[in-house]
Amino acid sequence: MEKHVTIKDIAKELNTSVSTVSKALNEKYFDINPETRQRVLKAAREMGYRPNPIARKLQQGRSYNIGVIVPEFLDTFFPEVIFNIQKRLIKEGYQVVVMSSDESFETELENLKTLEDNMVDGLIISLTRETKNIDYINKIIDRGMPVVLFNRVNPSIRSPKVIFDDFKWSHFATEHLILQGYRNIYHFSLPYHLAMSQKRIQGFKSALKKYRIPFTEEHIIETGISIEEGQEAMKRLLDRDIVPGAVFAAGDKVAIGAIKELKRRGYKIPDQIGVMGFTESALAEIIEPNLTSVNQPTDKIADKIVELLLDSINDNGKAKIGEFLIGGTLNVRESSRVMASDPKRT
Amino acid sequence: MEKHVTIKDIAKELNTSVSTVSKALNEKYFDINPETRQRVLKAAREMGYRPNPIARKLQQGRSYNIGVIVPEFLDTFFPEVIFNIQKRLIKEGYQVVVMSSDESFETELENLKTLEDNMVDGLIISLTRETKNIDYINKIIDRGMPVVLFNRVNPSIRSPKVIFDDFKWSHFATEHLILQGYRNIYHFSLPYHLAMSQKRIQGFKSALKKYRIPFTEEHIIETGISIEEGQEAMKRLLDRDIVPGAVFAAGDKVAIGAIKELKRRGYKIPDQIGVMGFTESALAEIIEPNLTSVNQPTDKIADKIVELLLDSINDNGKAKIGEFLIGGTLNVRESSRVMASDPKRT
DNA sequence: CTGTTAGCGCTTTCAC
DNA sequence: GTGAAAGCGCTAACAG
Repeated sequence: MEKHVTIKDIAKELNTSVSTVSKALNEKYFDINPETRQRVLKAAREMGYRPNPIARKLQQGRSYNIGVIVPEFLDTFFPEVIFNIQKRLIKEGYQVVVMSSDESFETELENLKTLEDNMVDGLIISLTRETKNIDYINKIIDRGMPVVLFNRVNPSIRSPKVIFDDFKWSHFATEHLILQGYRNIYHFSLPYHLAMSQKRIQGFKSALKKYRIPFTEEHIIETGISIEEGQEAMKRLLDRDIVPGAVFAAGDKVAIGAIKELKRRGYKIPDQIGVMGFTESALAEIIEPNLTSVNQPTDKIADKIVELLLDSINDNGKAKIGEFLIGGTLNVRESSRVMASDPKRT
Repeated sequence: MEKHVTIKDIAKELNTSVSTVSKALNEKYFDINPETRQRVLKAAREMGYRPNPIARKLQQGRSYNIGVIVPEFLDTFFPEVIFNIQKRLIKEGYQVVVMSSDESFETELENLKTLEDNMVDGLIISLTRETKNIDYINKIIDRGMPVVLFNRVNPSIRSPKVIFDDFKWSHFATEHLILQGYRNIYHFSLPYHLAMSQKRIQGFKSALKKYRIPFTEEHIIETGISIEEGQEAMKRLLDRDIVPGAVFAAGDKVAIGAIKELKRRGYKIPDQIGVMGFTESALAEIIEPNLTSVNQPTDKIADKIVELLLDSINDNGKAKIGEFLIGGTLNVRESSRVMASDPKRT
């Protein structure tokens, strides 16, 4: 098992000092004889030298690693965002380290500590479903760690936050259903305590209001995030002999659950009932009828996250606290298509 | 910005030495006055001390971090496996660091180096589609790093490998179609150069042989891994006026593409044509008709990976080089169900 | 331009 | 039972 080559070894080999070797190896020093530098570089190459980032981290408190903490990555949304974040950060010379909290606040806290202790240069976080206590994150931020939140955020955290413009696109989504002629629209919400659920509910209401469509709180139903939960909610509604004119689900999976139940009972989509999803996934084009949904552009989200994080790293704490809204696309498909009008909105 | 508390700070506070503090903090030392230990522990707690893993790593060359490198995580398979790996390793006191290679050999190599340099205690790897040169991985292994490969493996790598029993389950899958009465079965293969593709092809052939069903190489068609590629392949076949009795696709997405095209042209599944997938995904229960597929148990795969890795870490290099086969489940659904017989196989 | 030295935070001999 | 000192690999003053 060959020992790892260190600058000391190179120094010995070349009968010079470690500091000379170190300087020769580091681009930024110019007070060094070009010849010496070449000799060192050559020796380093030949001896198979590779710098030890651990030692460097210990010395500089800087790692060129960025930590990413997400609540889960079984769904496609987070992997896609991470993928795009990684793509961009690698270009900037950073390495991305991903940890999943598995929707557990406790795990999230551990991940946070691990990454902080490992001296990542910045942190990109999407909170778990459970996260209510945000003291620790704020503490990290106060200690000077650049942090950017996205998607699942908490307004009280003192960092920039990148979120989808849920209000606006929920409004658009609802408006689309209205313009297609649907009435008596039900909104299947994600769990209420998520900030995004509330925004989507408001967008839903706002569109109804705009078109002066009467509305009762009964039209909003709290569901979960899975296909099963969507199907369950639809079932409960139909069992009460309530047949919606349309269902606007705050998540594609919930929408798919609803479609399954509607189909099972023989309802015709989109003719009798319209269905709309949100946060488009690959599933939208597989379910029949294909699901109309709002697409969240993971590339744009990643772009903004990376931009804000690099700003924060370079400006050294002058992070712009606040929300940065990202817009999406309404992809109209069969599940809501009554008339050929109402063009794709971007 | 409060400075990070170190053992030095504690020592100063308590008018003692760093070595005493270090020993008090480390369970394994017994030559220390219990009282002193308590005082140290108390001070550490009060001062908010947290050990610096970087320093520890530098000192011990051990990190309690495990690196995981996967080719992608946009599909559900890898995220699920990672999720399960993480779940198990956390219990053992390890932290899991995930990196994606994005199907690029170059990125894979970088990831490999980053993780090695960061002194992870072990590496779990699934190769990219491109990876042909495995010298570097073997070098790492020879340097003593515990490595376990899974799913996308290369037989020449000197490490344990956890793979799905592609041959056997491909055989079963094909057999199921045969027993359902289908003949003239076409196999839509994944890219040929993947080891698993070859295994699945062999399994396919083996089942045909068992039932003495005539076979020509024409019945095996190389496709890709996407829905589009599956649809494209189906289209090309039908355009040549070849109508299969059944299609056994080596991936669910390919199978779904095939179904789409068949439906578009009005063929009835499963009555006219049977369809079978592989590596079941959530999509199987969304496409209509629901897709019969072979499920790969990501939990069992993760179990085996973790078991082998821990073995390798503890036994210190006495790793069992070789392939460990994991079995699956054949989930029969509508796309291949002609008769009610042929029970679920496990 | 080069070398000596101290130090990042921690563990681990080895004296006392 | 405790502490002084060396060292993990590297960088950064500072002298020369």
